[in-house]
Amino acid sequence: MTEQRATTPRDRARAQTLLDITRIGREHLARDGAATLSLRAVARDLGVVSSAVYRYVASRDDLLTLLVVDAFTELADSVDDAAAQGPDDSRAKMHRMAGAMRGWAVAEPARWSLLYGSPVPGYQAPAEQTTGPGTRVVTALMQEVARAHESGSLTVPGPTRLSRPLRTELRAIADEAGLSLPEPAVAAGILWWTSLVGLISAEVFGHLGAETFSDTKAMFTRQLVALDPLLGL
Amino acid sequence: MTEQRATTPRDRARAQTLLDITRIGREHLARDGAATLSLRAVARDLGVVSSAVYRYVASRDDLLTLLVVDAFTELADSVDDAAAQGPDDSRAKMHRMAGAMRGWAVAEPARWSLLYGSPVPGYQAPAEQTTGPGTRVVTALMQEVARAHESGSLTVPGPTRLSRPLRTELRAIADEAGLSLPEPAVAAGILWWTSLVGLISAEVFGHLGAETFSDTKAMFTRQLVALDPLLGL
DNA sequence: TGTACATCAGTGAACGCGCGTTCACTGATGTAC
DNA sequence: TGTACATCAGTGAACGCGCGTTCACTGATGTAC
Repeated sequence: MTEQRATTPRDRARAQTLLDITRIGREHLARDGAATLSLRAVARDLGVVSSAVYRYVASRDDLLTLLVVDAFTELADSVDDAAAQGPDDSRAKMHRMAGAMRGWAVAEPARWSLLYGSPVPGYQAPAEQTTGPGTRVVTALMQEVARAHESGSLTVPGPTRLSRPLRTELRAIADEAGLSLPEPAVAAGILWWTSLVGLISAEVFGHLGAETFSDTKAMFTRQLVALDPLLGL
Repeated sequence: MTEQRATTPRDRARAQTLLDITRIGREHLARDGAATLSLRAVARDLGVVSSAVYRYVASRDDLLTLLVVDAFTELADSVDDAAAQGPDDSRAKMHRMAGAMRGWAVAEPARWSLLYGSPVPGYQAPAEQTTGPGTRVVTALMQEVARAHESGSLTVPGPTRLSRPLRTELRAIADEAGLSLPEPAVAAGILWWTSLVGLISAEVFGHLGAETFSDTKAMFTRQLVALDPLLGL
């Protein structure tokens, strides 16, 4: 009973330091990118000798994992917020969620890169820790697709013939996420999601040239509308 | 006159060494990614002392630029090849070109990352050298869009109302590439291109989980077909 | 054709740097009696 | 409430590593006369 409440000053200091490490890691990520993230540099900013960080984090890779989870969580939270605020119409909701994704990515380009950019050399995210937070956004969006499908406001267009194995795999994805969606709709949802990530990455990574569009947000909104047909929205 | 033909053994050796450096750089890129690419490691594989590489390349960044140009060129060549082989139908041609992009990306994931992944920390590609090769593929695809538009086999769907500044910027892009395309079609082409890059990156970077789809090529082909409506193909 | 000089690829040593990680330690904080 | 002991955050030195880049050099190749 009292074990739960036994939060000593030491405990609190420890929790605070872990938060500080995460914050400083975030800052370094934003400044220099994941590939060059360094435990020693974090320790320096924390005002502590480099070996001290090992009291909180097992290794550099462990710190990276911490930051991956942190970023996935913050992104998913902001998408959930956007979903909750505003009219309940599926299409509008999905657009808000997509807009929140883009907003977060533009505000946090280096962290977006960590999640959806090229893999960090020599680092493999441990699935047990990152899969949960990492699938929150896509799951939330697919759930919205399922809601739209149930309410009849979504008609998946195009070819619906699917090879057996592909159908099986799509079914597995839907079942794992608890979605009552026909396979072609799952495929359409994935295509929509993938395109969306592509749009955002193109802007964040500057694929179209840095100075091509002045109002990138308006461009994004327009593109989002243009993607609606993929879902038959 | 004879100046052109004055190719001495030394000249030839130099050209060969430069090719070797590029090849070794490519291999390192494939193995470890761009962020950790090292001049010293390249020198080691070349069987030469590290300072010797400076006879061929001004700096590490210069080597990266060399590899960026090399990768863009190889990718664009393979897309051009795909365009040239097969029926002249616009839709089929564009699908072949997209397929060639994916094929190259899957075969060369690290080089794809270098071109379309997150930026390399501390490295800024010099526009004078990379813009040309870097825009070859998107230009070739947009030219095909223009051809399809001229022949009437393409009808851009969706909203065609564009803000003034956006319209101006789209016009500028088309003019720069010498395309006779209305602005909404340019926007649709860019959306299609961006989605395509997103599809390929999702596969190469493993965004959907490594073991989700067994036949990723079939999945890609299906998705490509599903993207046709974006262009009204 | 032969010789003197210029060019230039590659050497080897050195510079100063930052990195991840280990380890024995000290001193403050927390706990059991 | 006071004391003895256990826990644990942080220190400081050290390990071995690889990196980019500079510089004076040597010796082979190329060129001009």
